[in-house]
Amino acid sequence: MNSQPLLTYINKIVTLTEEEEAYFSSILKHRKYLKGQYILQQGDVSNTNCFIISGCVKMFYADHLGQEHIIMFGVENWWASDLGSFISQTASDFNVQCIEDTELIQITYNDLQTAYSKIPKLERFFRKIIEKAYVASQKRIVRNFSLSAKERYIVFKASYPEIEQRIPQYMVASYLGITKEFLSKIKSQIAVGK
Amino acid sequence: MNSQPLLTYINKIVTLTEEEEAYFSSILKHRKYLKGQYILQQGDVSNTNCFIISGCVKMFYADHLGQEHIIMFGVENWWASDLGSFISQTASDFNVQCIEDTELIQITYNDLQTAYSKIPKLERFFRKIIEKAYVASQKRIVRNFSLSAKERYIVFKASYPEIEQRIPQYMVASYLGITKEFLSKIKSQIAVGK
DNA sequence: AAATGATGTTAATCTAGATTAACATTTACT
DNA sequence: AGTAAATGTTAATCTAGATTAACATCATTT
Repeated sequence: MNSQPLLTYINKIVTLTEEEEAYFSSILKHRKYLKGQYILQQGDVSNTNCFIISGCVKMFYADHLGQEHIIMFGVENWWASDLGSFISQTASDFNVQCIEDTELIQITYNDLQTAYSKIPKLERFFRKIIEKAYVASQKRIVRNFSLSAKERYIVFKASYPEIEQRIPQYMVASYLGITKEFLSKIKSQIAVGK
Repeated sequence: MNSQPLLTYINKIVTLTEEEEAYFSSILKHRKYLKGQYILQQGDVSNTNCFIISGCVKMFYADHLGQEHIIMFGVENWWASDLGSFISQTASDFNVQCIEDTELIQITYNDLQTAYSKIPKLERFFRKIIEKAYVASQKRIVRNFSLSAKERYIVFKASYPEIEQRIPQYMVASYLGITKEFLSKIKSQIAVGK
């Protein structure tokens, strides 16, 4: 039961005592999923907040035409939950599915609420995590507004070079909000000479 | 110095004691702006978190072509800050400008950090505020992905009927990410019979 | 009341990206 | 190794929404 990656991550932001670490570790659950398995399905309430130890997941939703839209990817040291559903304990609009075999640490909603009260530093930690997620989300809106598909692809490549290697191209297209055919066109344009 | 609207708002989420309210009130600053004035400008660090008592503001940015893109509107009982800049104390990508004469309550970054430590309930309050903002931001991304301009306009009208009355149509278009000409076309299509 | 600026409309033309469809390549399974 | 499934490419055609431009309406100031 290795919780170290998460504790290391937390201790970059707040400093937990040994007892606090021990208590917090005691409420964590470890879980392995195989490639293709769902961690969360559209319509379910997300009752655990998941931290990825290894592997890769995609968060996506299916629109009214059945089209998949990828909202985000998650790899090592990222969160793989629909925070919206987890926070408000309401049905999720999203699916979270493993793209690779994935190992993660889960914290249930109730355990986290208790932990907030026992360790106010955790409340600070999660406030900061959500602040960051919010800022990233705002930036994504801005990019989608003012950049062309080609520009968004270039930004994606620069921001997540490792992720692009690990996932099929049609998923990158979905994340960028374009078709796989058009991404293919963009790539060949870039390959020639912009 | 009327801080009641903000205190009422806070007490819907956490319960402050009288002393806590008194302390918190003591760090609030009131400020009035005239229509057209800027509360924040692109490139500045947002050093206050602003709660709107009355009036209306827009948050927007100018892209590399000088085009304005409106990210959000704020009215009574909303926040009117670039949370991203405020949180990370880095240069803002956005402007916040008054569309009407606006009265607001400001909390400085330093005062808020001190208040977090004195009153952990405030940390919880702001965690919940940001959680909500994050969820709204995610929903916005989803809508921009999967809805047509007409559908987004209909959702906007349904979600913020009061706001549409108070602002010029070209700002609605900017918020929706379309041109004013196209919004005009959409409205006449709807007026005829969809 | 005229004049100026801000806001809104209509129509013609243009373009980024979607759709369709046929084919190519890579990967995984027996 | 051989086949099926998954992934990627290319090209032709189509469309939502942008751009341009000319005009209409409304509000504010003198």
